[in-house]
Amino acid sequence: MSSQIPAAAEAGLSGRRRQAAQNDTAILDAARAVFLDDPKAPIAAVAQRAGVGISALYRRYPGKEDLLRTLCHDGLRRYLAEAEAAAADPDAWSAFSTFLQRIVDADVHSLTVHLAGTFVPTAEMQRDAERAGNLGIALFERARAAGRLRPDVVGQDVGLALEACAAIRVPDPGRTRELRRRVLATHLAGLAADGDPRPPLPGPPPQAAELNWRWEQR
Amino acid sequence: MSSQIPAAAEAGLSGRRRQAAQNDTAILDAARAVFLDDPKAPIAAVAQRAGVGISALYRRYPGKEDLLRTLCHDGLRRYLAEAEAAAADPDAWSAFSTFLQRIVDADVHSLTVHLAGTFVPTAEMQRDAERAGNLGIALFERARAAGRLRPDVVGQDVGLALEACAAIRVPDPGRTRELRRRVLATHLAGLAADGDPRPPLPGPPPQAAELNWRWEQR
DNA sequence: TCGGAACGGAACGTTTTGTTCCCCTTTACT
DNA sequence: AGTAAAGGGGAACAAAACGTTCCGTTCCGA
Repeated sequence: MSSQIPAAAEAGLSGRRRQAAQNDTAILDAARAVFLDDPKAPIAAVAQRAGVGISALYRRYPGKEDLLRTLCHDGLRRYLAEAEAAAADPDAWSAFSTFLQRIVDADVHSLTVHLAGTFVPTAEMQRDAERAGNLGIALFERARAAGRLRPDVVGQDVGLALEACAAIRVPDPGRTRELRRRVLATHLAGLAADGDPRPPLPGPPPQAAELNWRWEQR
Repeated sequence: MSSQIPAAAEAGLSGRRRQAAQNDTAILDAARAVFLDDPKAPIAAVAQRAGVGISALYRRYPGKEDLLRTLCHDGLRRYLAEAEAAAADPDAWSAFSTFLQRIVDADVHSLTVHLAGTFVPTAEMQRDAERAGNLGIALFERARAAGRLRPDVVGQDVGLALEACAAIRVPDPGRTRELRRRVLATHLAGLAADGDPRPPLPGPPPQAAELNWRWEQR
């Protein structure tokens, strides 16, 4: 749930350098949280959430758009890593379903969905995005070839499922993940072939108070 | 897809009065479209979309917040109307499933989800919201009592499903509805009891280009 | 001891946005 | 016909929000 892909640094450094390396990830984490909550959030909100000043941001990124781009590309790379890891799973269905769960857990789809349009993507990002799409489709096709999916679903139905799961959000991140897994499980049960075994829905079921939090005044 | 609940007027009036009555609904429809797309949209965007000036807005609503509140309350009333209509359906499952489809079609859940927090709700709204919740739960309980739902789902799972469907959105409203119905059908198939008949997924399946529209530059 | 990296946060100029105001058109009524 | 008022368009205004810059300070590393 933290740090970007090159999560190598932070060790072997002392004093100020170490602090700076920690700030690197603190800023990215804060940006992720803030921009997921509100894609139009001001950049000062990111600094405040990260517990740093604004200078710390502008030292690292030339401007807001660069931060957004980095954040989104970072998410794309996670997606690729998960997809490639899942491709190594010998079982078609577990490759497919655990891949989806990982993506949902990492909130990667939210990232691209909410942030797309707020920056102009680099050529590399477009290539990565295309590759990510292909890898996802491949996982889907494998599950279908194994007869684990009902015949009238298509690869893009998976995209819809991810988009739907990404919409689930409650104030507590941990609880958000639990609820998303439940929604994903429901959706997967709907996509699965007739007669397939249906595992019980995961996690504590949602409660009324959890869905009405938006109405609390601020 | 148009006009608020008291859609009575507009007839029997002549000249300016009639035009004003039409503007009433034009403004509400525009506000719905605009604020669903961006809850933070400026009020001028509503006027432009409605094809009227800003004065036409401020003649009807004292301020932005009042417009938001009216819009949301309007959606709540639609929800109530649909729920009460569904309660009259003698078949438990069709009452439940067509109710959900109507709610999804009307985009009512998006309304409350996106707009909650942008205004302070009236006491009447809170009462209506509670009643709406109870009616929804009643429809759910009836379907469950009829044995049409798997035993480990709870009433609030329906709320999650609505929230998930509301997240589906493409530029074309008609296509959005088709895709949402497909997602809802998938979800319902996942919530339904084991062995229940599963109708085919509705609508033209999603295509790759439809889900990548966010990446097009502007 | 000293140069500079890292940083906090005030300051600045621009853009956005909610609201008001002025004036024109149309309608209803005498 | 004449008039008062309702309805409305859109410029104008003031306040807020925001991205970015800049200055002063601290503290590591040599």
